[in-house]
Amino acid sequence: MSQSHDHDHHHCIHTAIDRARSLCSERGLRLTPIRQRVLELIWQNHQPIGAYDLLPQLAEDGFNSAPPTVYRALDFLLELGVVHRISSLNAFIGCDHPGHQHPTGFFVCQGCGNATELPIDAITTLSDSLTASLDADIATCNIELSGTCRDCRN
Amino acid sequence: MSQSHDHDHHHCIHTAIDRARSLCSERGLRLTPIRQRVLELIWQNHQPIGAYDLLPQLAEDGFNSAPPTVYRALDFLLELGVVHRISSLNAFIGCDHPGHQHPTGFFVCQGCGNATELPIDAITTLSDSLTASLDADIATCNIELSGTCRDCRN
DNA sequence: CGTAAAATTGAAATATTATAACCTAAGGGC
DNA sequence: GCCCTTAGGTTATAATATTTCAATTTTACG
Repeated sequence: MSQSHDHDHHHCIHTAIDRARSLCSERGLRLTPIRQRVLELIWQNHQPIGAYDLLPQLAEDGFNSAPPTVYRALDFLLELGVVHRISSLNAFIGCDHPGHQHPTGFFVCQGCGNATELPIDAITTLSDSLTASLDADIATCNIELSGTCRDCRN
Repeated sequence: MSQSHDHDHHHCIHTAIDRARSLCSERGLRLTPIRQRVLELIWQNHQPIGAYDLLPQLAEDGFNSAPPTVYRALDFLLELGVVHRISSLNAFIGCDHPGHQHPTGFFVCQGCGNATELPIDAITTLSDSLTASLDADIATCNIELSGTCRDCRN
């Protein structure tokens, strides 16, 4: 759980839960205990986490712990727009600016494993420029970068 | 095997094999029968293909057919730079301009399944601009778009 | 050639990630 | 309360990928 950023991480978690809660109430959806716990676990740090790494942690908390349980919660959170899937890692990470489906971009450090979501404005611009050159209707855009972050380089 | 492009596909295959062959000889590597056959199968059309879809086709040709066989060939071809992996699909596709590791971008049509590799220049530009904004050493860049291509829209 | 080292392949087992199917229980509107 | 919809429990299985070790082929080189 190396935490390369120096910040108040409880704030991250709290904010994420709050946002999820208000999105749910806006949309008449339910942030059930399992769903909330999965979201908290995803936000325990800034590293993408795999579905099967969530299972034992849910079990510890006394929740049911079978693959469909966690995948259902993940699907819900993805749909709600508060979590993204990083497909090159088969792993999930919290969204910094949730609330709607949007083009995504991540940088994943091969050293510390932290994933940083790239500024949505920049990614949207890129997505739009790619779209313009394609003569196709673009439904999703996902960008995944890997390398070494500044902290790990030094 | 819907072939939405109207083109001489044998030319695609032939070119791909030729390039792989010359890359191998440049680098003192061997394009063995299995490797060549896997590359041909990947190039049988412009749709990404899964490792487990290659297996029975290899078996038909009398090749050994077990997961490690095909994954080893795929790893070799990826390393050689003549094939890319589309991680959102767990599938593989031939590279249009092979020979070195480079930032990649694909558009995958949800209708016909065809994948189009985006112009490497454009992708490199995007990758560079992202890199500049990140203060990190970027090792890989992969962009995956999905949507509906022009042919499928009509 | 002949042989040793390296690369490649064969084969069996298993790990990892994800979904299907079907049933039970809980929440919410009337 | 009753009904309907949503959510969760449970079992099984599908889909993707890797580990391990042995056997074979190729290559380098004396």
